[in-house]
Amino acid sequence: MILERLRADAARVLNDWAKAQGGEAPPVVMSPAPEHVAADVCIPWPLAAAKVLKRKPLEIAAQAAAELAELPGVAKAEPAPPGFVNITLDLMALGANLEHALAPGERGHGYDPEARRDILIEFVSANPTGPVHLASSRAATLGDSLTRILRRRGHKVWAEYYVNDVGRQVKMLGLSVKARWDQAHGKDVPLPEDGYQGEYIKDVAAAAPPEAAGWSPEDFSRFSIERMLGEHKRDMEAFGVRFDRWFRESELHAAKALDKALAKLRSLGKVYDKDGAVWLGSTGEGSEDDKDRVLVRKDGLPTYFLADIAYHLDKLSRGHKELIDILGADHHGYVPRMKAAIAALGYPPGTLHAIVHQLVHLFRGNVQVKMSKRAGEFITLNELVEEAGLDACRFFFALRTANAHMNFDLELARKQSSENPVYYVQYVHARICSIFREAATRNVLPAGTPLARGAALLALKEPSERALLLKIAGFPEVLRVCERELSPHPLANYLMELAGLYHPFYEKCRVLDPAAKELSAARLTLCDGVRTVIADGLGLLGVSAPEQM
RNA sequence: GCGCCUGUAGCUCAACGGAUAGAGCAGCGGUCUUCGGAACCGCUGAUGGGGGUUCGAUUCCCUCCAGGCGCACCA
Repeated sequence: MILERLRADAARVLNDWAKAQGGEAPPVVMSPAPEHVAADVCIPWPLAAAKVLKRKPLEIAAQAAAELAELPGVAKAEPAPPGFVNITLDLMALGANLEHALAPGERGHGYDPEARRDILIEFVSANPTGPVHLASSRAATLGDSLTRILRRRGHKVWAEYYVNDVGRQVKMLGLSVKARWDQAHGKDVPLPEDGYQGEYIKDVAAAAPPEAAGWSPEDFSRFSIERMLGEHKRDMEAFGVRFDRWFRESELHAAKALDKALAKLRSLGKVYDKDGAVWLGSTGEGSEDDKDRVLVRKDGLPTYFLADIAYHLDKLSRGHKELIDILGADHHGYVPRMKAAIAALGYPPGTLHAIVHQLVHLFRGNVQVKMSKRAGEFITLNELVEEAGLDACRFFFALRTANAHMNFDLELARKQSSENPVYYVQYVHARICSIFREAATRNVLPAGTPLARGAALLALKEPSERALLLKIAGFPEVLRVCERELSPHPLANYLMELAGLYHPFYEKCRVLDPAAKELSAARLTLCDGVRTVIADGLGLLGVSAPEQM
C-alpha cells in the first residue's frame, strides 16, 4: 500500500516535472535499494529520463530528489550517481503500512481497486483416457495459484477444465477396458492395437458391474470416461485446485457448436475447400500461423482443431474478454493456429494468452525416469503427492517460472527434510505462532491484549525490524508482478525472502521481554504481520501454514 | 531442415535494460543457560563461446555450441 502510493505519487510528480522541462517522461519504476545503499528503495528514473530530456542524469536526479522528498511517507530522498534517487521511507508510514497488512479490509491484502480484467482461464484439461500425471500437476499449480492471485488483485477470473469426452481416443478407451474385462472373465482376447496398456485400465475394468457382460464398446466407453473423470475431480480437489466448471466437449456437439463456428468462419470468408476438406486460411497478413489447417476432413469428420475453435468461441460468447490457456510444451505448436482462429473470428489481438510451461523431467537421484504414456509408465499426480506431500509439491512448482525446464527429484522430494524450501517458510509461521502461545502463558502480553498501534510502532528501530517492515510493504507489488508475469513464482520467491529476513530478526531481537512491555508489544505486532503475510501468501499458493510442525 | 523454450555457484532455481548478479540445498569454519537448532553468523563459488546495440546487457539483436519440445486430413 505504502509503496504503491509512493510509486503513483512519484509518477505524477516526475511526469509534471518532465513536462515542465518539455519532455515526455518514461514510466517510473521502483526497486529495493541494493545492499550497499543506505536507503529503502531506489528509482532509476533519471537515467531513463536523461535521454528524452537531453540533460545529465545526475542533474535530473538532484532535482527529482528535491521533488520526491516532499512526498508523504518519504523521510529522505537523495540523488546518487550515475543517476538514481534513493529514498528512505518514514518509519511512521511503515508502521501504518503494517497496520494495514494486519487489517487489509474485506478484499484482502494486495487488492487493487483498478484491477478490472475479465478472464477465463483454462488449465489441466487432461484427457479422461488416463490418470492425471506429473506434467498436469505443474499446470494445476500454475493455473490455480494464478487464479487465486488475480482474484485477490480484484480481477474477475473463471477457471475451467475441458473434458475430451468424445472421439477416437474415447472409443479406444472403451475397447481397451472391454478387453481387460473380458480377460478378467476368462476370455482369451488381445488388447486392441494401439490400445491403452496401463494398469489403471485393469482397475477400471475391475470396477465395472456384473451387467457389463452385456455391454457394448460404447457402454464401456461411457462407464470408463465417467470413472476416470471422477478420479480427475478427486485428484484436483486433493491437490487444492478448484474449477468453476468442467466443460465437456460433448456439450459442444449437442449444441451444434462446431457447425456454428464453421458457419461463422465461412461467413467471414476465412475458410476454403480443397482436396475434399475444409481449411482455415490461417496464413493471412498479421497471422501468427505458418500454414493453413484442416477443419473438416475429407471423410466429413471435424478435426479436433475445429472442436477447439468452437470451445474458444463458446468461452468468448459467454462474455469473457480475455482467455488464458495453460499448456504443456508438447502442445506449444497449437498456440499460433488457435490465435489465428480467434483473429479470424474477429477478436482483437491479445484476446488469447497462452502460458506454455516446459515439461518436468523426473529423476530418482541421478537417474532419469523415462515416462511413456503409450506403455502406461508415468508418475501420476496421486503418486507424486503421496511421495512428496501436497505442500511440498505445490510450493516446489510455484517457485519456478513456466519457462524453466525443471528437474524433479523424487528421492529428494520424498525426504521431506529441510532440503525442501517449503519448510523454510512454514517454519517461520510456526515459530511465530509459538511466540504468541508463549506470550500468553508468560503473561508478557496476555491473550486479548491489543497489539501496538500508531506511534508505539516507532519502537521498531533495528535494521532487521526495518527490513521486515519494508518487505511486508512489498507484498501488493509482488502480486502485481505475478499478474504481469502471469505466474505465481514471484510470490513463492518473495515468501522465501520474507522468511529469510525473519530469522536474523529473531536472533537479534528478543521479542518477549517482561521488562520492556511496550517494545515487546511492538515486536509482537511485527511478528503478527510476518505471520499474517506468510499465511496469506502460502494460502494464495494453495499451501498450508501450520501453527506447529 | 524449420519453429518454440532453455543454458547463471557443486545441485535446484531467482533477478521491469540499472548500482557490487541473489536465494535454498550441498561443502568448510563458527554460534547454543532465556521466545522452536527445521535456526543464525562467516567463508568458498556463477551469467555456455564469440560478435553487436546501449551511458549501462543475465536481460535486446546476430552467430556458434549444447539440451528439451514440437513440426498430421492424431487428439
